Amino acid sequence: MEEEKKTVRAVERALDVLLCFASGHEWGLTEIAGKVGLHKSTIHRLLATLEDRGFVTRDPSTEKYRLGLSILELSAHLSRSDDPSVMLLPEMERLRDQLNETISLYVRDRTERVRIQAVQSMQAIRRVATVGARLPLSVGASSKVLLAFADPGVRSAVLTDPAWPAQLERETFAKQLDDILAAGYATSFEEREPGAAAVAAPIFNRSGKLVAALSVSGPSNRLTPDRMHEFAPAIVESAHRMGTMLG
Amino acid sequence: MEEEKKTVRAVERALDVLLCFASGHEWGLTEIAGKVGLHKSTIHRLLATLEDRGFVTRDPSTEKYRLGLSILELSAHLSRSDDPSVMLLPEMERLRDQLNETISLYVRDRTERVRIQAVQSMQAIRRVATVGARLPLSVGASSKVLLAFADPGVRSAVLTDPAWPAQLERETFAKQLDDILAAGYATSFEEREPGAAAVAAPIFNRSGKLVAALSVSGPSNRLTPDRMHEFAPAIVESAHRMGTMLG
DNA sequence: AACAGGGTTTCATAGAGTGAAACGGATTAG
DNA sequence: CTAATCCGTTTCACTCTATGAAACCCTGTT
Repeated sequence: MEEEKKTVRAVERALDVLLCFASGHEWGLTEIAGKVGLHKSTIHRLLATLEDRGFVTRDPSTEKYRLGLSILELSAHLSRSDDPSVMLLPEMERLRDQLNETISLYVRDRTERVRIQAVQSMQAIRRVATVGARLPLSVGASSKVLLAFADPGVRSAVLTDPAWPAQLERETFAKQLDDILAAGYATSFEEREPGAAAVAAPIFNRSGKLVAALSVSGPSNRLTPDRMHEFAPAIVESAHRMGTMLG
Repeated sequence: MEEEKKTVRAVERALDVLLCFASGHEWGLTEIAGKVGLHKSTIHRLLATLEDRGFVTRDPSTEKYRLGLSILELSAHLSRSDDPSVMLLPEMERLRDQLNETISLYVRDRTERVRIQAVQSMQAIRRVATVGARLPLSVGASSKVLLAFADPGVRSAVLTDPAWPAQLERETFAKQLDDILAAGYATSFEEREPGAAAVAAPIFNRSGKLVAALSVSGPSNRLTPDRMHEFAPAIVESAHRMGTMLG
């Protein structure tokens, strides 16, 4: 029962402070203290440290804290030439031009998914997708792909996670995942966001391991259920082609 | 003499570990220990903490450490709509199209400068500029702009900083800055990198405060000294227009 | 087998991080 | 004009936590 974590508490807290900036770009000291549940003086010290190393800055006018230039510096070193998010970009652009809808690339991170790459549709009404967004694994076409095609161990671990939404009937959800496994792709219609729909297909690397989900998303009046099933083969094929590019 | 820093040592060290990834995207534990000068066990604990919060990951194949998805997530929240690096992008693109060379935007950060935005020339031979790069304030056209037009306090503080290169004659450098102050822009010819040249102009916000340097850079055979002085008025004007967009 | 080079674990100890409380400086209320 | 808030900052005594030396465990090499 005793969690044996060999981590450094002060560092954990500092990183939690940083992660506050994943929701909203500007916070005051007291606000942050409230969010992470620590005393003002502790946060003050942590923020001073983060500021010293350039991870946060204070806005001169508002006196509030923001992310600093070190984050920018590090983010420049995130993608390397052999990184999927860069390697797959040309194929994503090709698919975008073919279907004229926004294309996203997701990976699973524990019990969530993260959009690691995106190219936007050129239409006036389009899905706008920001890279880096972190979304739940319980809703959306890509979520279902990332779970359906994952190792059985991963699937059950996620479904039994304490953070998993209780109102979601586990039985029927698992059934749905099996259907997706058989179909080879997943769709979602106004599931996570009203007015939006998406089709997603799995990307396996050459050793057959699930590495990402490729999704096409747009307004639900363009991406009708019928239309999505029409698109599906092109997406599955595109995802397959991407897979062959990966080790 | 006793530096009264109220920072948290463990956090400082963890951030230094993270900053290792500003040079090279993959490191082993022992390598990092060498870089930051701490014992393996300490680094091990810090890396475990960073990994737990998603700031680093281990590459499954090489077993080495990389930056994690939390950095991606945070970087998505760096630029807000009223952020200079976003607001000025259209004008930077316009200037790029006019001059057909790479355009960069720099801000000063203590005794260095950081490239916070860039748009690349479309020519086959071009200056490639990565956003987030951190460069010395002692060389390059934008460096000289950032120093020449800064508050006198800032200028002298930087020039007397212990980290300032000793071989650089302070007197003549200060003289050069004054010339730039009079001219309204700066040039550099094969100063920092052989084969490269640049022109830079200051951007002041509406309250007259220096906020950034705008630079045009390219191969030195295209950007000859004569050519740069030809370009200068367009760059100064563009920088001025940008300034009026800022609070 | 012996060795080397990475990563992991253990443990006693010092000293570093912690939070309560008090302080200061704006801004707003009365 | 004073009182009352609301932030951020600073101080300080106590304890718990981070530390690094050393030992250990791999895997690959000589």
